[in-house]
Amino acid sequence: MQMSPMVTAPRPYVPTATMRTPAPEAIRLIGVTVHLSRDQEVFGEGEPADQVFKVVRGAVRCFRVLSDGRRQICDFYLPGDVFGIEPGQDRRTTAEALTDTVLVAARRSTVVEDEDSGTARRLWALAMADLQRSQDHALTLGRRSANERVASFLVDMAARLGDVDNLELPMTRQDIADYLGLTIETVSRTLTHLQVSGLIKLAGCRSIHLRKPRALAELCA
Amino acid sequence: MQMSPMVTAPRPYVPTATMRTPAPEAIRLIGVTVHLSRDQEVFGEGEPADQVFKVVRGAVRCFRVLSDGRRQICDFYLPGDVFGIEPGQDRRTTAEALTDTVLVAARRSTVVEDEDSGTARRLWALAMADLQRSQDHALTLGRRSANERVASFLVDMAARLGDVDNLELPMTRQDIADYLGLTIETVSRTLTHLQVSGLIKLAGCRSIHLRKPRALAELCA
DNA sequence: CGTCCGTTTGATACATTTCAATAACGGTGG
DNA sequence: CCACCGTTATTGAAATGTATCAAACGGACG
Repeated sequence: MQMSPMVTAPRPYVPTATMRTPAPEAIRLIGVTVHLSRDQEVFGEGEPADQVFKVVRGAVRCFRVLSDGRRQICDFYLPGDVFGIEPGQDRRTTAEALTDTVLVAARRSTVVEDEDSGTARRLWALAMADLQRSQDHALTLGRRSANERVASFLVDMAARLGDVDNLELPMTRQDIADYLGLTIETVSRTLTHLQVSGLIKLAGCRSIHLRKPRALAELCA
Repeated sequence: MQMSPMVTAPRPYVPTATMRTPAPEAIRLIGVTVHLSRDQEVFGEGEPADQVFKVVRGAVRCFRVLSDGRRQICDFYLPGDVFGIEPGQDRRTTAEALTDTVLVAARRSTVVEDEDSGTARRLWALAMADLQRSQDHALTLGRRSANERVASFLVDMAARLGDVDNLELPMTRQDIADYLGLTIETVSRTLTHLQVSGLIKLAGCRSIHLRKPRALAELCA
């Protein structure tokens, strides 16, 4: 549960165009470019949700914490992903940079009210993608074993990072644990177990090679 | 994991107006009224998602299942709730009636494309409510103990059923277990434990009286 | 070269599951 | 109305997976 330093204040709406096009779903965001270093907060729970963000480089975690500090990471956001769309007026999660990260920040209203351009429709798609991922996540947290959780995490990350077999994870073991509802020790043990089984190869703790992606996917049940 | 019988086929778009107004968020749905009996399927995973539903009476569970039959209930829907809004074209969950249930079924397009009436905005609100609940659910599944899960379930249900202290649950212990990521035995044990602690009073397994709602809420952490 | 932070590994504790048996409930038919 | 049956819920004892506590390891960096 790391506490978050200050943000490199994203002043709203200095028109600095930026765009990326990794997927057909890709959304073009017009806004300020923001640079964050490791563990810096993008926004905090309870703050007004007036902006949405797109990851250009690096990665972000969104999470909630219980009163006693237990943390649940809702999702990670990788380059190309848009995050920060909220159900209501206020932030329900805290967002922090996993590593040195570059974002584009756009006014929420800019995106939402622009109905004719089809941006609102894309925003809907993005929000629905969050919902879909959250429901998948609930299935994992509620019904999968530690082995299955770690395996599905690896498979999911591989797909999101561009269907590669060589993962360069932007997050620590603690982040993975807090995403999967496990402890750091269990994550570590499970990874070494997967390595011993020949399914993966660990090369430095941020770098994981998927030897048998097929078998790994089957492990997810 | 009960298998689902046939639906009382909801023929689309026989204009039978129905409405209820439990919350300010309430949405008016124009469509057919559908009657379902216990365990009947409303829709199944993989089917095209061309309708949305509103619960008039009874209750509904939406769930996903792993290949080996493990089931995770994503959410319960109670009178006044709208469900069946999907991220994509197809159903990602299966929906079944918990008890004898009455629904209103409306064409999805009816609701989505009616932009000017503000219905699209309400649909957004509903979808976002699902997202919010799903994220809360993930926090519960990932980071709360069995005690905390059951307590928060009771508190949540009390709030949704109209902030009452006397719950008439429409679901079985198995449903609760599959919602909370526990076994039926653990749910049962936890409830009797809560009863022994004086926090609740069980009166027939569907009926639960909350003796100390405050203490119960604090138990959720 | 030593320190620091994150990770791995080990031994033990514990919460929850699993397996098994009993009890309570709800519906049905006599 | 009561007895019976199948289903659902409760309770118990043992097994197990994951957490907890504790120590050693490793790489990054000054």
